[in-house]
Amino acid sequence: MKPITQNIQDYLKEIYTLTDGGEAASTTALAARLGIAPASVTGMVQKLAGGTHPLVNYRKHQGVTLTPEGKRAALEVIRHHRLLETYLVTMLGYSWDNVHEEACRLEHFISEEFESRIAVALGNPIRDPHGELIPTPELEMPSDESLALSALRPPQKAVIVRVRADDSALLRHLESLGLVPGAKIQAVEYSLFDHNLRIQVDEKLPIVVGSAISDKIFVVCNPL
Amino acid sequence: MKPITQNIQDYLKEIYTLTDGGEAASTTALAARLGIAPASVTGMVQKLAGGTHPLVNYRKHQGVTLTPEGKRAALEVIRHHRLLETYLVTMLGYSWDNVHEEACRLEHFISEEFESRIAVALGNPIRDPHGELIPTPELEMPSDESLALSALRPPQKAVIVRVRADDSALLRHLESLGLVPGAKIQAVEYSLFDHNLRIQVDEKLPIVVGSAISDKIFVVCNPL
DNA sequence: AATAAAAATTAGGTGTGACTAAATTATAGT
DNA sequence: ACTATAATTTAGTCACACCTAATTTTTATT
Ligand SMILES: [Mn+2]
Ligand SMILES: [Mn+2]
Ligand SMILES: [Mn+2]
Ligand SMILES: [Mn+2]
Repeated sequence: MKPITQNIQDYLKEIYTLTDGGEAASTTALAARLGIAPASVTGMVQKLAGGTHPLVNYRKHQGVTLTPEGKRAALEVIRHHRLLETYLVTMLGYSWDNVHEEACRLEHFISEEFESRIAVALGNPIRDPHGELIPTPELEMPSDESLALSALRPPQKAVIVRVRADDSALLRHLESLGLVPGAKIQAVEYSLFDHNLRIQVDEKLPIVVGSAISDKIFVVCNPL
Repeated sequence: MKPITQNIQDYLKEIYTLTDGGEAASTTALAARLGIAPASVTGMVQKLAGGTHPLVNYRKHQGVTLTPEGKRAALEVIRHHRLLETYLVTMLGYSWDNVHEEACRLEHFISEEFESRIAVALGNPIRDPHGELIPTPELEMPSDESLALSALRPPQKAVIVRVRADDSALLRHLESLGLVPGAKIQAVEYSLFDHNLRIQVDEKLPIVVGSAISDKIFVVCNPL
């Protein structure tokens, strides 16, 4: 029962997101996400894969995946992160482009009591300010049937539920375009060549977005 | 400009409280407060006293005091701690005997923005839930003219402004006796021999407190 | 002033988590 | 199949902040 340090939590969190698509996470990808040298990742990953209750599965040159134990630990931190972001925006007036850093620090240090109290204060929310799903107290990740805005075709209509971005500048840009969770979208025109999509946001004048943006926005077509 | 780590912050905070009475803090006293070995303290203190901008003044066998730089850093952490305790109690429903640990962890990781936002949300409070003074945003410690309850003599009257205790069990005990900030006290009887003081709290039936308790409670005699 | 006790420091060592440089293994193009 | 490139691992270091054991310095007692 060795302790799960802040560092290890950050590793697990990144492994979780990198393996979300089903594939093992490569050393290099992890190193890039964590901002450290690949060699350092190899060393840490070997440690995490050892012992009696390994947090990750790892075979040389084959990449890393989470064990059930590791996944639980990752979801715990992700729940902290997303609840914190929600709390900072809703209760303390942070802007949505400014919460990530604060949440990423505090997520490692709040107690279960703190987690539970802010969850109650917020009414046990399911999504954070960016629409990311918040794992339940039992650490289940809710399922999400949204699709990328880039898959929308005229004349489909949809509602934004999620924006996948941590970057401040991008978030501010999206907000200025009205591309925030809850916004109503209608696809107006699609260009096969550059994958640009012309959309109408909340019945305003149409705007054109490239795939760098439309890949990061997720919508549901027939919301209840 | 080497970074002030969490560990260093805890050292500075303890040195601040130990040197509050004017005397230098001894290695042993610091070690006891921090729960580490005296030899470790010596090592750290030597480091803190070195470099171009030392955080402490230190001469072998003479104890430690804070430099102006070190004092600033200590007050910054103390402000964080006390604002956090106040926020946890006022906004999140923590009980006053349960906030210390959470605040002592988070104090090292909140940003200046977080500090400022909770201060505003609380209306820039001057005292934390135990009545401890909160350093100003400019890191000045307000002055406190309170005196120990143990110095009160019949038939003096006073109001509790501060309770000096981090220990949960003691705090719960004090609360059960009504000995909380704001309570009105009248000294009824004093025993020279065992220093017991019989007091009336908020016009209830008198109780007797020993000096272990009355030394930790601070009052003002003529509140405005 | 001598000496016993207490306080503080030095010496040597540990685990964590990073680094760089060098070596190895895998992948892709010809 | 061969080879160049890219990905990954190994080897060797380092800073941090702690530890125990041994030594030195201070202080208190007689
Ligand atoms: Mn985030
Ligand atoms: Mn983090
Ligand atoms: Mn406290
Ligand atoms: Mn602390």
